[in-house]
Formats: sequence, structure tokens, C-alpha cells
Amino acid sequence: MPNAELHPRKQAVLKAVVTEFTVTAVPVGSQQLATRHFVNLSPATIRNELSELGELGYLVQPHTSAGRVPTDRGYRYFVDFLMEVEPVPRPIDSYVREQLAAAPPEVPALVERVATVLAQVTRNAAVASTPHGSRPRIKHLDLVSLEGAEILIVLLVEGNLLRQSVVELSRPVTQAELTRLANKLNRRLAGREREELRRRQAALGPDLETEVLGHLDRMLDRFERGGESLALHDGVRNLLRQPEFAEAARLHEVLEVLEESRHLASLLQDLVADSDLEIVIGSENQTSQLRSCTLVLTTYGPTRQLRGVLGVVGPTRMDYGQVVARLRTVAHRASERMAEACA
Amino acid sequence: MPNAELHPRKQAVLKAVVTEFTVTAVPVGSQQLATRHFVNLSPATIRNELSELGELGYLVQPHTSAGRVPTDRGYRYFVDFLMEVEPVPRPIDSYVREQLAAAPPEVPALVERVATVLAQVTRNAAVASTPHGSRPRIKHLDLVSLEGAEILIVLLVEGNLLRQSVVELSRPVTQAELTRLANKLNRRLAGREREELRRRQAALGPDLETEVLGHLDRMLDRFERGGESLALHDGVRNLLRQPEFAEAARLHEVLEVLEESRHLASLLQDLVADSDLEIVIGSENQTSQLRSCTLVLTTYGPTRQLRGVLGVVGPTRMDYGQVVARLRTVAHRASERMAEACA
DNA sequence: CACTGGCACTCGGGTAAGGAGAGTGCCAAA
DNA sequence: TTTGGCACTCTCCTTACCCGAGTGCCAGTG
Repeated sequence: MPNAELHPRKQAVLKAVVTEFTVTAVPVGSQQLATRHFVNLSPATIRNELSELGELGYLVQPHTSAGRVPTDRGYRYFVDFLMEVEPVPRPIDSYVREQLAAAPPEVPALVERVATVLAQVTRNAAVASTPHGSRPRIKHLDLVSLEGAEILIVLLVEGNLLRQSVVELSRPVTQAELTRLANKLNRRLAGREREELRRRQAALGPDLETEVLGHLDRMLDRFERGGESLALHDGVRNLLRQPEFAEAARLHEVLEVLEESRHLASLLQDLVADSDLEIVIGSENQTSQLRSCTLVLTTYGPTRQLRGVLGVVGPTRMDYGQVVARLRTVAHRASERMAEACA
Repeated sequence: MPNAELHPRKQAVLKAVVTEFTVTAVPVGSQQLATRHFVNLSPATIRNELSELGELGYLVQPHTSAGRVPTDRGYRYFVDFLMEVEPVPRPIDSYVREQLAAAPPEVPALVERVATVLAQVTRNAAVASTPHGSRPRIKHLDLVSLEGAEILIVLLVEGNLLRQSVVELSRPVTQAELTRLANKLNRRLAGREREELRRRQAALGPDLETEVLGHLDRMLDRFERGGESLALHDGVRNLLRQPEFAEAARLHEVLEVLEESRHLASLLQDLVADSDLEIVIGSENQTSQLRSCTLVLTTYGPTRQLRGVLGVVGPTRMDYGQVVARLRTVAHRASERMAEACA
């Protein structure tokens, strides 16, 4: 993109349009800009700028003789070059810290609270997924005999992440046998990674231990790929306040994605592959139902390896500077909170 | 209420009004009723009936010279005396069974699926809470040493319900010590109820075991009261289809309740105290935000003691006969599914 | 050359008026 | 007790209209 080159005053105008539009939600005209943002310029001059910004694809008019509205491309330029990440007000930061401190330390409940708090402080919808990651360390495991040959494997991974899995063994086993095996495995595997588990598995013949190790391996595999990390959302009611979701159809589309937690999970998975802050604006979304929304995503988690996704979903017309700052704050505080409990 | 006494034809008219209104969402007039439901009566006759049903408080007119709409009281009469619970079509039942069979057997994921399926087959929003109950039997427990004096207690209760709790002991303990204690407690407590636990606790002096038993007791207490059973909702997008939620404000109110999972949990808790089917219509709701909604609730769970709440949330104008039937089916199938895994 | 004031034009949103349609209540007659 | 007739009411839809804010263009000015 040749976008970085843009006359400084055009930048200022674009910035003003975006800023104005995010608060009023009404197409902004030359008159308004002249009086509020550019006192030393006449409306006519601004009209020229607006017109050129229009030709460059950063602004559109909903109809002839209406004010300008930023295009997705306009927002993209704004986000890349013009946005000022505003500092998070002290009270907000305190609120986040308090809420997270008061939340239960157990991971699923904590994640839920994180999403709720994020939705509150950004006044948008929030999404979150449970942390997961590559090379997880086993902290503890437990085996419980259920009905017949079925057993429940409870696995605690570094980061206090608890996973459970019901599996069927090739033959029924007693609880005593399982307890012995669990104790043994705990001694050998505590603090180890999947590698170690595989090595053990290879060294053994086909017996109970091998079988259990196989199931453990599959659990860890799912863990690494984030397969079971629950993806949840909160704060949909904040979207209802926004005029862009006034007609139900729009919100319906968005909910189709948010409420389908499988979709949501894989969506989040893909997006935050690399960078630590990802902003996906409107039509940049692969998911067609989100083409009128912006996603702002980052990661959080107890360690550098164990990361979940945390994000804000709202109309493309959102206060990017504020949302980015607050999202970062929440992610930061949430990470602290999680690290604290499981160092 | 002196409602049971109502001339048969008035009953028929009321029933027709409700039925008609649930499909059209438009106030129903004498003409329509005469042609569609009462071929042998003239509109004038029906007008008289309608007028009297209005005086009795079962129907209202949105404005003079408009058709009639059922009042909450009208729906109440309908539900109590007129509703026909329609049989669930074979394909629907099959779908429910398939979906539940395909769901993972682990409880949290299963409950989520149950809510999703319920929302789908009733085309309304669904709510669900994890089963819990009095006199839970302990199936297994595990103790994991965390940072310092903190430990994680993992408790498996009858019904394959897994609970975790991070607690701080009065002194740091080694994992080995915890493992020994866990093994011992498992031998003694497996299959026992809280009573037993208390008895043991009383018989002991102030040592590690007592302390752990105390925490276990608190966990069981929370379990009994349903304190930690997660309450979740799904299918909000179905509500968006309904004309009564066309303006965002209505839906906002409802979401205030649904998205506040604490509220939701306690709400469900209170409601289904006794009966096995509870229908709360509009203004009968204690929660003011739900005064334009109907809740249809029942319980489900792996055993008679372990019950969660399962319910449908929709506009007062809903197809009660269909919703009740399908809710029962889902609850029934879900109970089967849960019982199967943990007999 | 960049900026400005003036001007004619365009379009959406709000308001007012009119008509169609569906519904009602009442009454007298069967 | 039921019915047809009748006058009346009220919402909703359509049409017409005007106002205001905004635009593009152009000629003039520092």
C-alpha cells in the first residue's frame, strides 16, 4: 500500500472525520469540520480535501449531498498511522484490577470474568478463549474409574489449566490399579513435556500404561491446538446501543458467529497467529457475517507460551484509541492475575 | 382464581385467539376468527365473546378498533386449561438424540450442547445450569500442590461433575504428603456423602487432614447450593427474529439478565424449586426485565437428586404447546445421556 | 497557486394530508 | 341468542412538501 504518503493536512482531515464520526455516528460535513477542528480554514477548502480523500478511497458519501463516512480503508489508514492510543484513566485500571482480583482463581471462572470486564470497560462485545499453547508441561494427572472400561482422565497442565477426558480402555480396570498408575506417572511426568511422554510410550510394550499414555498424548495434542479451549463472549447488549445494530438483521449475523462457539474458537485461533495486536476492520474479515464489524484482538495468559485470545467486537465505527488501550490493559492485568496463581 | 369456570365457547374463542396470535403476531379480529376457526358463527357473535373476554381480563385491544391480543392472564388461562402439548415430530427427536450422542461426555461441554440444541428445536433462547443437588456422593478427589501453601483440590462428585478449588493451607506441604493424603481420603470417602466427611472431621485433631476436609466440606456446600454451577444461555439470535424484539431496548433488558450469569443462576435456582415444569408468563416474572418474556423451565440431570435447570426464554407470544413438548424431550434425552455416562 | 465566498443543486428526514382497510360497538330484527 | 347493517375509529401506507445540511463548481483575491 502506498498509503503512508499522504499530505499532512489530508491526514489531519481524515483523522478529524474518523474522530468525529466515532462519536456522532452521523456523516460529517465540511461545515462541522471547519468550526470544530479547523477554525482557520474555510468549509470550501475542506470540501476539496474531503473530495480528494474520497477519490483515494478513504471516505465515502452515503449519498450525494451527504457528509463523509470513513471507509474500511479509511479506518485502516487511521489505525495504522493516525490513531493515538489514549492512556487508560486511573479509575478504569483500578476497576479492572479489582474485578480480576475478586474473581475466583480457577481458570474457567476467571476467563469468564475477564471477558465480562473487557466488555464493560470497552462498551463493546468481548470474546475470550482459554489459554493454551505448544510444549505444555504436565503438572499433575489423575485417573478415575467410571462405568465398565471407561475411565476419566483429569489432567492439570502448567498454568493451572484443568482438562478432563472420558475414555474407554480396552479392558476394565480397578480403581486401585488406576491409582497406582496415576501415582507412578505423576512421579515420572510431573513438570515434563509431551516429548518425554512419547519417549516413555515408545519404550513400553502394549499394556495399561501405554494405553493411558496414548490418551494423555491425545489430550495434550488437543491442548496444543487449542481444540478444547472454550471460547466465550459477553457484552452483546453493548452492541444493541449502537445505531449500526438498530435493525435486528445486522446483529443476527454477528450472533451467528459469536454463538457458534466452534466457529468462534477457530476464528480466534487463526487470527492472532503472530502479532500481539491484531485489528481486523470490516471487510477485512474472512468471516462474511462480521464484515460490518471490527475485531481488535490480543493474547493473554500466565506465561509467554500459554496464551489465550482476548478481543473486542464492535462496529467499525469504534473508538480505536480507547479500545486498544483498554484491551491491552485488561490483557495485561489478566495475565498478571493468572501468572500469580501458578508460577 | 375463578378462572376455571368459563363457558366452553369462550374457552374455544380464547384458545383460537392465542393460537392465531402466536403465529401471526398481529391482533386478531372477529372476521378472521369467523372465517378460520368458527365457520358456523357470524363475526358479530364472536365480537360479543371477544368483548366479554376483554372484560374478564383475558384479552386487550392495543387501541380501539383493533383486534384482540391475549393478556398475560389470558396466556395463563390458556396454559393452565387449554394448551395441547403437541407430540414432538420424529425427526426432531432424532436430531436431539444425535446431537447429544455426538456431544462430548464431559459435563461442561455437554451442558453447553444441551442448551444449543434446546435453542435450536424451540427456536427461542435457551438457558441451562449444571446439575447439582443435595447429599452429593464423593467419587474421587485429588490434591495438587501449587505455589507456597496453596493447593488445588479437584473433586469429582457422583454424576461425573468435576469441581476445582484453589485454597491456601496454613502451612506449605509437599506434593508427596498431599498424594498420601489424597490416596487415604479416596479409600475412606469414595461413594460417601458429606455426613461421613463431617464425622471424620469431628473425630480428628487440628492437622492437615482436618484442614483439607474443611475445604472439601465447603466445596460440597457450594455444590449443594448450586453456587458454582455455571449458568449459560444460547440462541439469543432466535429472539431477534421475533417482532417483539424489533426495537433494541426490549432485547437489551432481557440480555441484562441473561448475560449476568450470577443473576441468571440464582433466578433459575429459585424458580424450579418444586414442580417439574414451571411456566412464568410476562408480568408474573419477579425479575422486572423479563416482564415481556415467558420462561418455561424444567429440570434435568443424571439422577433424581442431581438436577440442573433447563429452560426456554421467549416472548409471551410463543407456541406453548410446542415449546413445552420439546423442552421435555430435550430434558429427557439430556438426562438419559448424562445417566449413561456415570451410572 | 492556494484559499475563499457565492451559488445552484441534491437528497434525506420530518411533517401533513388523504385514503384504504380492518376492526369495533350498537341496535333492531329474525 | 344470533345476526346483518351501519356509523365510527384508528393504524398504516402513500404522496406531497419543505427545510436544512451538504455538495461541486467557479470566479475572484491575497
